[in-house]
Amino acid sequence: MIGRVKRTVTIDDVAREAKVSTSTVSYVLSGKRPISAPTRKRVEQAIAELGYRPHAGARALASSRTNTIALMVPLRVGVNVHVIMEFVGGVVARARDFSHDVLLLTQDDVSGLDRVTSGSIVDALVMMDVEADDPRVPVVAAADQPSVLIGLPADPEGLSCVDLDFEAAGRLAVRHLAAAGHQEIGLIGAPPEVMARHTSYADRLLRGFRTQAELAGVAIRVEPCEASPAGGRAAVDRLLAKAPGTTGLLVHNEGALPHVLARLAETGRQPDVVALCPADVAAAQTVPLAHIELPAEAIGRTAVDMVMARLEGEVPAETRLLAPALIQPRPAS
Amino acid sequence: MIGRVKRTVTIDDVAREAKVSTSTVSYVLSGKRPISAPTRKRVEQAIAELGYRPHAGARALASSRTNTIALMVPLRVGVNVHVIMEFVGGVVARARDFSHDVLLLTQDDVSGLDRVTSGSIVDALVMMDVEADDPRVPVVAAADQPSVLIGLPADPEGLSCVDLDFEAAGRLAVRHLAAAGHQEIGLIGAPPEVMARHTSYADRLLRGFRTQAELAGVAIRVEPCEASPAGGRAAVDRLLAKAPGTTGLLVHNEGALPHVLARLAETGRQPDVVALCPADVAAAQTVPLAHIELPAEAIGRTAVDMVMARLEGEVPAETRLLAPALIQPRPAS
DNA sequence: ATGAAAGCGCTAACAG
DNA sequence: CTGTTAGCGCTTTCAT
Repeated sequence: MIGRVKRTVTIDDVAREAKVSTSTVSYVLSGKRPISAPTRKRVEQAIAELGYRPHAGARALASSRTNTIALMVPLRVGVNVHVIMEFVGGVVARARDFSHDVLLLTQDDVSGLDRVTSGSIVDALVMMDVEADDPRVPVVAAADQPSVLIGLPADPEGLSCVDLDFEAAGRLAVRHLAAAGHQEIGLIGAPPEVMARHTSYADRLLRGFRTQAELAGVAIRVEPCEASPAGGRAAVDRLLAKAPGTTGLLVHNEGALPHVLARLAETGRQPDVVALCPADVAAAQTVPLAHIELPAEAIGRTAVDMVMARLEGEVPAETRLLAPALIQPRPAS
Repeated sequence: MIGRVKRTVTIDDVAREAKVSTSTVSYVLSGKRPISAPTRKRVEQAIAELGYRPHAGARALASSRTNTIALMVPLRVGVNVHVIMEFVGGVVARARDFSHDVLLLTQDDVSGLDRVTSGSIVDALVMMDVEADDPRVPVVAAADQPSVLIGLPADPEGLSCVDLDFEAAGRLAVRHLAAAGHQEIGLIGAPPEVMARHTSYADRLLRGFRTQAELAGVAIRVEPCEASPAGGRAAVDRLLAKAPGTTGLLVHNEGALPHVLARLAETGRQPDVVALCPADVAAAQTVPLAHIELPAEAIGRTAVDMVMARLEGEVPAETRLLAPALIQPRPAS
């Protein structure tokens, strides 16, 4: 013990301590070949005793696997802060299940894509908030490692995609409201910029909403909405001014939702409201609220599952659209 | 061109193409020794032509630097979603300025700390939302790489810390309200769980608030507050029930803020309100609002600056508490 | 079931 | 100012 200098423990130290070869240690770690029980036991003991940790870089160099996936997140603060957090949580948790870490990239960091698609930095990539005609898509499609997109670009170019089926959600909302007898319904949706960017989900929701409204023969009115208290109130006022007969409403704007509800209450109108949001956001409102669930965490987990599947075997790219579900509020007690 | 197989281009390929040695290529990349202009030019051209990207793992192995920092984030959805996002944005942006990437760790992932403090995975660690008596602090303090904490543990154990000076913020709020003539003031603060955990910032804010109130001779009432619409309303009601004479209020709860304001308006009382929150959150409210700014992004950037400084030279650990500033709303036009 | 040894791609002495 | 070369710590053939 005297004079022992603290040095990083390597696989060779472990091998020496366990009186086996380095390759044996490597194999008990990876499980890639059978090891006799006693040998395994000795190795494991040595590892524990020495507190051995494989060196990530060395591993990456030798195996060309980094055990890291990149996650590109829209870090600009916007409508969906809450949704984004849930989503990220899902990704990180699931990645850990596959012994992978998560490297955080921001949406606007274009050079991040280059760095990451160069190969040596991560094994795979998950990209949030894809727009209909997203310039990042071709870049990612040309990369070596598997990627999955959250959202649905116009042309996925052979990439995997996951998302809530927003189009079906739009239809579902209209069906629900029409069935309740409403003849004029409204949509209070994403902020104008998001609409203008043709962010995939906003477009798809709108399409479903329109299609079904036509089918059901109900009149609709669509209002973009800033994700602020004032924005929510203003959107309500605009909507009611232009379409005073509105009696049913779909709200897809987490940030504005409480204020939309508050403003509606003030006006004395009590239209039938359906929100499109995570369950806990719906539950947090002051009034019981029908909502179509936005399963952000589940989408995150699924994204990782898909990307891992592609990493393992030669599964083809696929698009998964999760079916929306409308949840009625629990009857007031 | 015929039969050319796509292989990763290495530093040797670049060296060959530029007719120099590998070390020269390495040195033009790192700038760690002088290179003649023509040589540098040839190398840079070769790099561009071949689309060369250094292999991160190889680099890490040879240099024992990963160019990655870990960021431990409270991913549970809570009061501060907005604040967290800003903070993370600051960290990622500043890290890029130092050519570093960010590895995302979640607060509850204890094994993540082990993995990361083992050394080979990241160069440094930034940890958010530190509690007064945080079990992670000793672990991190014992690690090899530099770390900085957001928050202020009871015993920093030689670690660097950054945060808003919440204690000063508490005092500032009281001074401001007392100067405006209020004799009874209230604090609507963090959710009960956060208070109970003794999350560093909540404790410090409270301490400053109490101290200054005593000094100024004003009566105070403190209410924890759930970060939901209902929670905000309930907190207002509780506060006014117990201390009906309250005419000044400090609100430190981003999620509940709009609903606190709404409820106050409903009750017809118009107490003087100061919010503790990021500037844009204050600006997003329906009414002009005095606020003490929570410079989340700046704190994030500072954290990275500090950790990088420690990575470079042998600077000692330090604690930086950013002075709070109270911003008056712009007079209504 | 286990070992020996050849790299993986890069950095940083050491030598001019 | 530039080149040679010995590792960094691990995985993975190829032997046995």
